[in-house]
Amino acid sequence: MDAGGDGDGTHTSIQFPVKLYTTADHKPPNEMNFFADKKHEVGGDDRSEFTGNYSDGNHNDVNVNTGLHLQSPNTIGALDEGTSMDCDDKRSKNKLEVELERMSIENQQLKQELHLMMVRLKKLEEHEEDPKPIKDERETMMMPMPMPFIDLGIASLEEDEDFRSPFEGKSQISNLDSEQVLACSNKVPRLNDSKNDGSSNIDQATEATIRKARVSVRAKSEAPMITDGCQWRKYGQKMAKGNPCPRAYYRCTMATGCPVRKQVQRCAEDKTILITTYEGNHNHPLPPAAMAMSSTTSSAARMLLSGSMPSSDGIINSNLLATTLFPCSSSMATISASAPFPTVTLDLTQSPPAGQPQNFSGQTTALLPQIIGQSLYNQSKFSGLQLSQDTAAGTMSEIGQLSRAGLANTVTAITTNPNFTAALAMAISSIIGGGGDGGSYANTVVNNNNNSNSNMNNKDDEFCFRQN
DNA sequence: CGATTTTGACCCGCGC
DNA sequence: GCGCGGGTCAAAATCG
Repeated sequence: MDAGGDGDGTHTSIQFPVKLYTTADHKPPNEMNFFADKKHEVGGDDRSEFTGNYSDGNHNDVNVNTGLHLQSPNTIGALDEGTSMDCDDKRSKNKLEVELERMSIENQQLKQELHLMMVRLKKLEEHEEDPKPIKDERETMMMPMPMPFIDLGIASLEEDEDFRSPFEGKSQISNLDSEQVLACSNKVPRLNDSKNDGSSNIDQATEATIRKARVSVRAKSEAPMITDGCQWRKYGQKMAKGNPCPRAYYRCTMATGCPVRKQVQRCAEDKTILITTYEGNHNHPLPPAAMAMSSTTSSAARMLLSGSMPSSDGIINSNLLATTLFPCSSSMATISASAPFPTVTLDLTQSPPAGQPQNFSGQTTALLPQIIGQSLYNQSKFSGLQLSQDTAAGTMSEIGQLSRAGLANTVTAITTNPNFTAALAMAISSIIGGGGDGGSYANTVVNNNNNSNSNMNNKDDEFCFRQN
């Protein structure tokens, strides 16, 4: 399993030699500042004639230092005229010209990239002018325990307006106002959003891919199927090539027409490892016990496609989940965009790193679905914030151009963002700590899990939630 | 008797 | 066009 994103030669991030922070900002360079005081007024809207020089009175903070001795074509010409035409130096002169031409092209590319970044900066500053959404986002981010099922339920209900869940009317959705629902919904902007008319095709494709994106969970278990809180009906079984163990196909039966499917198969190399692959979004509210796993699949898939677009080699960032979910581990999650559909693999079979408390690892194993679900939920909301800011002005093409760099930015932003760190810490402490509201949440999950899922009695299942 | 599982047949996409 | 493999369907069998 390849989880070493940086060491495998497939790292696709771009390091811009453009300095966006100066020492005058007094901010660490790795901290993404979404909410800075608005003190730098970006000039007119028309930046198409941007020349790369923002070092005027209004942009002292944007110290554009490419680290290169950039040469414009005019400069090249002046250099050319001032150069001696000595025939003995012709070869070296040609070499110099090629180098200058290369630097000139590089200069143009850097200008374009800088222009895009300035556009994004301007949008972020414009976003500050309407502080309410940001406030809501912050409040939502710090809500004790937002229920991640909202994404799954609402998203699918919007997609299928004819569907009326049997849970409707009793749903917890009704307890939230629409603003909270929108804030909690870690979705990419809707297709029919008037602000996104220019990017509907890309959005549509993304949505379709998200529906097809898969999350695979590897876990050691003697049980035939992991307990995830949903009700499943087996509809097929096939012998897969290269594996003596049959692959079983299940579909969700908690609501008629629920498109969620899962495949269960034992690993050919180690038959104690159970590989469960989830696909699709539920079109109905889920019991708390099922939310974690379902939000894991949905959020992971969404994050996979919103925060990190596939690279050309099919491997995106195998460390993204691992480093954000489990900073102490580097081999628990793999993201692959190889055909046919992008897949997030959560490997829960790894032993805890040396030095990690054993009791913590045991609890982590038992509570992983909750931790993963909550963490990915918060995380995807954060990356969703970035995405929504960009897509609000119909700049999906810009995202595409910046996707490679955006991946690195997203990773940095997620891992360094204090909100995410706090949310992750809160999610873990609320589940494991057992104190205060978080403890009651954990107990609720345990109780619901015990009461639901009558046909899955996997006592030795590692996914069974255990009371402390 | 309804719900669920089993299992062979069928469909479809993909590579050659 | 053909074969292969993955995924799904649906009738029969089984279960509670």
